[in-house]
Amino acid sequence: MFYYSRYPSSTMLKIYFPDVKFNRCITSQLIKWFSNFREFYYIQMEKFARAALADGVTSAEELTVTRDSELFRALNVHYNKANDFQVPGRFLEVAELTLREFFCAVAAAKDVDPSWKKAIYKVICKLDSEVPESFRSPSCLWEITHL
DNA sequence: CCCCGCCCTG
DNA sequence: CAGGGCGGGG
Repeated sequence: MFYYSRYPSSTMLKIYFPDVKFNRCITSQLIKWFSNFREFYYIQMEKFARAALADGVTSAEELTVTRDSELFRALNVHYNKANDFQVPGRFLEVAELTLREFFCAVAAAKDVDPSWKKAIYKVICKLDSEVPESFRSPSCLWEITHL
C-alpha cells in the first residue's frame, strides 16, 4: 500500500483493513508503521542523492529511478521482500522526484538548515495515488491468490 | 485534550 | 519496527 500512498489518513487505513477492529492503539500503530516506512524511504533518498553528488552528478535530470536501480532494489527488499506483486509505475516517478528533490536541496546546500527536509516532505505528501480496490482486506486478497 | 507526523533511540 | 517525547493543528 505504501507504493501507492505514503501518507494514508487514518480513515483510509480503516477502509483498507475492514477485517480489523480498530481502537486507539491499533490505529496509532498503523500510523506509526507508515511513519517508519517514510523514514526508511527518505533516508534512502538522501543517501543516494548524496552519493550521486559525490560521484560528480551535476544535474538532477541525470538521476532516474527504474526497476533496475539500486535505490529501487533497496526499497523493494524492505517493503516487498517476497517480490510478490508488481510495483506501480507511478511509484517510480514519485521516487525519482523525491531523489531529485533531495539532490537539488543538498546541491544548493539547503541542508545547513536543520529543518531543510520539511520543504521536501510538503512536496511528496501531495503525490499520493489512489490505492487499488483489490487491496481491501488482506485476508480476502490472500484467499484469492492462494485458492 | 486528541490526533498526527517527525525525531531519536534501541 | 516500537517507544517516548515534541511540536503543530483541530
